[in-house]
Amino acid sequence: MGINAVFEALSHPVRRRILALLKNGPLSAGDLAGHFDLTKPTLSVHFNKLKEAELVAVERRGTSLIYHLNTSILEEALAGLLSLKDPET
Amino acid sequence: MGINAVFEALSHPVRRRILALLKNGPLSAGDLAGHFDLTKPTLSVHFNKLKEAELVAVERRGTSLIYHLNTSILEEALAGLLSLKDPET
DNA sequence: ACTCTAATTAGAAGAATTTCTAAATAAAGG
DNA sequence: CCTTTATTTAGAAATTCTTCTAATTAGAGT
Repeated sequence: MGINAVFEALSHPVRRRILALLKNGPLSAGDLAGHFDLTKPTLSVHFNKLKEAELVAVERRGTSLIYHLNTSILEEALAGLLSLKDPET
Repeated sequence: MGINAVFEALSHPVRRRILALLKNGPLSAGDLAGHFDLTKPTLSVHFNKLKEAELVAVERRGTSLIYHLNTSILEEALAGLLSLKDPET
């Protein structure tokens, strides 16, 4: 869905916090959920929005799902913000 | 309201387009509204969200309200995104 | 004061978001 | 194959968002 989905995904503090947690390395859905006072199904919905925006990628290891940060899409968002600032673009 | 309001404001394509229009210089509410297939009251709501996030500032000139881009808050959003990327922060 | 132009606020309808509980899926191990 | 662990999907309630039309406010000019 492109840049729209990216900014939409970035609009919720829980999702930004998930990305911040992932910047130090991949984490499982359960490990991520442990950082929030929210149920696992709720977190699952947030994971989905991040996945739709391709801000994260998932890999299954055994019964666990491991989430990875996709920095290239974060850079796309950065470029989008920069373009709002620079008169020359 | 801080960084939350900023990312929330950035989440809608119409509002990002408004910022893009303002990057070349201030524009009145009416001039901005002319770029969209939406009613003026609808645009007014979008202006308000941008104002709450302090992404824009308003100045009255006669009967017109002139909207200005506030680049320093855009830079705050940029810094917020960068911090999601860099493992050292 | 009246009128015109510019823009906002109020109120309401419809859609989307966020969150929960309960049920379902998927892989691993005995 | 049954159980356990990890996580998701389904369905529903509460809230927020987006948009409209109608009414209001604000300033300028006559």
